[in-house]
Amino acid sequence: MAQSFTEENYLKHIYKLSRKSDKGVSTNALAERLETKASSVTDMIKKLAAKKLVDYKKYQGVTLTNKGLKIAVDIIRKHRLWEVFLLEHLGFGGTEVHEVAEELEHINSPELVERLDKFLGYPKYDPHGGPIPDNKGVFPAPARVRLNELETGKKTKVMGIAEHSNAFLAHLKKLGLELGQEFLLKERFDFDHSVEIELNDKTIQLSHDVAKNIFVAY
Amino acid sequence: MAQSFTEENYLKHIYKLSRKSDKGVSTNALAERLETKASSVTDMIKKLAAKKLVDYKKYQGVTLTNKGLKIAVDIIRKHRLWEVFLLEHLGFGGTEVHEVAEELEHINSPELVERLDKFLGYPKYDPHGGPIPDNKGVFPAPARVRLNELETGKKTKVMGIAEHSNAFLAHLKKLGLELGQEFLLKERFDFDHSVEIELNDKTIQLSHDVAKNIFVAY
DNA sequence: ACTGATATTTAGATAAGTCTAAAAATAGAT
DNA sequence: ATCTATTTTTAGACTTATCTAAATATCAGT
Ligand SMILES: [Mn+2]
Ligand SMILES: [Mn+2]
Ligand SMILES: [Mn+2]
Ligand SMILES: [Mn+2]
Repeated sequence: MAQSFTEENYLKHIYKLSRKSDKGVSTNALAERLETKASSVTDMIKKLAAKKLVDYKKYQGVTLTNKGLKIAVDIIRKHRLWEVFLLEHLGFGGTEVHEVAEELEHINSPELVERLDKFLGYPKYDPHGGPIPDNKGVFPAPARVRLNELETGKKTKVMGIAEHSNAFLAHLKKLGLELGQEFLLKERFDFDHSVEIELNDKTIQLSHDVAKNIFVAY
Repeated sequence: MAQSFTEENYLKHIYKLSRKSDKGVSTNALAERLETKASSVTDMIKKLAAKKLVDYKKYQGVTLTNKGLKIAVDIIRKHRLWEVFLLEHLGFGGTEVHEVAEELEHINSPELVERLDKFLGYPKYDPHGGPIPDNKGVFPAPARVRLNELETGKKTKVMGIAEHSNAFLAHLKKLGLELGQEFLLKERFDFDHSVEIELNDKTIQLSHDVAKNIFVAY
């Protein structure tokens, strides 16, 4: 039972939006992401729910079932593998790639994906650092990135630090930012590159100096 | 004004069928080729005619306009370039390739095609000998193939001979098969590999021995 | 708890592509 | 020239995906 391009794009974006919070993905958030209308989203969600690819209760947002998750992750795998090919083998520049990958990700041939993966040398990350799940849907150990480089809106986790002074360690401990601590990067302020994060229901600010010395999951 | 996958497939098959004879392509021939119904074909032809991609008069079959021809040839270009990639770089076997190329040929990105062509070293023929048109739609000088290897139903032309005895030359002359002579390969008989061809409104038989010594346009 | 704003769903319409069944045109044979 | 078989077109219906406008539910501030 193969999916249409449209269904696949919905599943992928439900997946991506669901990573930003624990609740179900809202109709409007999906509509904005997919550049379509909320009513169209409702229609499609119903269809996906009928196919058991998402769980859906009216007005309560939508979440992926295991079946839907598997498909979403596979689309991401294909998208990122194609981006590696386009950038590293065809010499594309950074920006043009995404749009083409957006089409190629829907080519339906498991054998093609396996052979492409092998041809590329089984890459674990795409050229932008995005992790590439393997053919069982398992993502590689998360890549590290400095907190000052992470996109806002991402839920992440402290993976390590770049500064090991006692003063810095004490500061982090006081903030509750110990190794493994999960938090949400809410905002970055342009004027001084400070960031606002949310952890354990508290919202706190971190200076650029602090943020750039914290490695977080990408 | 981009075409849908469906429209592109129609244009490609109109092109291929039109090579077999001079008349317009019949509705039934297209329906059979595209594994669809004649009524669906009529609907689509009307749509393509409205877009000026084909010329169409009721009951008179369909032919490509210059605009439609350009698109059809570009699809063939993409199909064959992808087949070169799949066979030579990803290590696909011979049969699985066509189906995947059938999807890839519709990926819409002129830059992708140019870069792929360069990556492949600007091949002139796909691994089955099919000529690959360049980015202006010009096919390379026709490849030669022995007549015993040509697909039936193809219109072709005598390009050369592999046997230069006086006896053979005289035989060909008597049959009317001189260099440059165009003809249609109508049928091949399995039991003795003899072939039936049509030239100048006459139908004649050629033995396997004769056929294998004639090079024809592929 | 009420009320206005916002988010979501429903109702009904449209366009693309397909199908079946019936009507119309063409081609072939007497 | 007429009849018949074949081809092609039309009419009407269905599915998928989309939209606008209207109805309904939820959320937030008082
Ligand atoms: Mn991308
Ligand atoms: Mn896509
Ligand atoms: Mn092919
Ligand atoms: Mn195709």
